[in-house]
Amino acid sequence: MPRVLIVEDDESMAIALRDGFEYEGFAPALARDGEAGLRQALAEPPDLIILDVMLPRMSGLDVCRKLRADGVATPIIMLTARGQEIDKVLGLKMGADDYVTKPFSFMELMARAEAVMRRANGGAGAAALEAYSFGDVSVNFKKHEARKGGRPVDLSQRELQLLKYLIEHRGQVVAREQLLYAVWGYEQIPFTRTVDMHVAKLRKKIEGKADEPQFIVTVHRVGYKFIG
Amino acid sequence: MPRVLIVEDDESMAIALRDGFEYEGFAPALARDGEAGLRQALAEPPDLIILDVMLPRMSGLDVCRKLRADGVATPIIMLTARGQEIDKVLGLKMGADDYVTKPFSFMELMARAEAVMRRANGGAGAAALEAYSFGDVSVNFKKHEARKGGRPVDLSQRELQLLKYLIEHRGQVVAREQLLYAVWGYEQIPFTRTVDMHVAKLRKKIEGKADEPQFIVTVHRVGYKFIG
DNA sequence: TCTCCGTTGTCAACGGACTGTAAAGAGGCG
DNA sequence: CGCCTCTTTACAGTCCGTTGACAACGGAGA
Repeated sequence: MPRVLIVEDDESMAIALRDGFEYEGFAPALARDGEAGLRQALAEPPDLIILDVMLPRMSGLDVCRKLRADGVATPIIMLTARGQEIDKVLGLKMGADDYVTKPFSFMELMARAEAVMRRANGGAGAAALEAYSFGDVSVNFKKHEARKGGRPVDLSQRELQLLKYLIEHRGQVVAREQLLYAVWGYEQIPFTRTVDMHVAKLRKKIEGKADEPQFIVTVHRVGYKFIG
Repeated sequence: MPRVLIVEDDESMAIALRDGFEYEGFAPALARDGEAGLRQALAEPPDLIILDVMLPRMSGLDVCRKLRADGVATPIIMLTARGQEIDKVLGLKMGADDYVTKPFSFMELMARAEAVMRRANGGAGAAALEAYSFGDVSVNFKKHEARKGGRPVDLSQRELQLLKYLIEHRGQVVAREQLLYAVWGYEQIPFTRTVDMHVAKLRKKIEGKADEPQFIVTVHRVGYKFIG
């Protein structure tokens, strides 16, 4: 279970984040000011740090810089209030991996959290999903290959990424919006049917009967869910 | 326990609100005029502020604006008398999250309070109920799945939301009006049988005998109550 | 106990919202 | 230019939420 350190002084925001991460299967720890956050992060580096910019005792920017100076490589996401947008550049310069502007949806934060953690593990830990099989389908993401019943199936880049994300979240309902964040990298979510389109294509290629999907099922008014 | 600051000069109204919030599990604090309210809110920002518009020493609108100017992000609900409806727009412009016109039912205020607090927490906060079991039924809200006696049961989005709200308030009687606020997001409550309809559907799907409900019981002339 | 009226349960039908999918448009790359 | 993939558009089909009607029920008062 990945551990996340949340450094945030606003009580209700801190609670909300803690609950949210807990809900998503993280082990959250809280710190209420910059110094405490720094101490905790150094004592036992977590897998992810959520860092408010405005903090008592020591600003998030300083915490971030000191952590990096001490060789802590844990991914860091900064929380900034609107109007502190200038901090973006500064924050990234200080060594943050991403930043989110308040107010934000928890889903957005989560998608970014997944992204920075994946990036961080990209070189070393190889936490990325390499291959997966379900039904008569097998996919090798590393080699960019897929087979159904032994026969090779051509999947485009997007189709593969989409399938991978769905598989990585198998059993869970994934919202279209979430997919647009995670697979497409959209920041502003426009209204679009792109996701549906690609799901349809995927189904045609990997489902036995595309009109009775067995693996990628629709959850009306919510999104899609991978079963397998 | 969430903290609420009630800024209200009318003695009996203030007492009523304090008692009501206390009953609902809040830790209430009172302020009798605008300046006191502002001071208290700045000294120790609560999780929710109830702010009368007409106040001695400093109007609710001014309090609201100053709070926002000082970076206080706590959700604010304004209380306005009928005929001050013009304040609605003004209040929202000043940074209030919602407003309620006197006279109002406490239930209405409570429902709006829950709504703005949930919004402020980015949807993550109090709504962290992931799964729940009762009788031979198990529901996983995260996976959007339900089972009765091991068999999958199809629940629509609304049905699931309704069930979730009832379970989160298990043991309490929940009025139809309250459900329309919380589950449907209605602001103006029209006369409608929609809630009853959905309760009936839910009962058919999760109760053993739909005509002898065991889990979702009717409280005549009041609403519904979940037992489990 | 019986009656009456307001409240709740339930059915069927309508309509709107959501989804599936084909086909055209847009852009990149050799 | 031609091929490929991704995106948008358009339309049809499906799902589900809502409504109105009526039956059944509950509680209060005679």
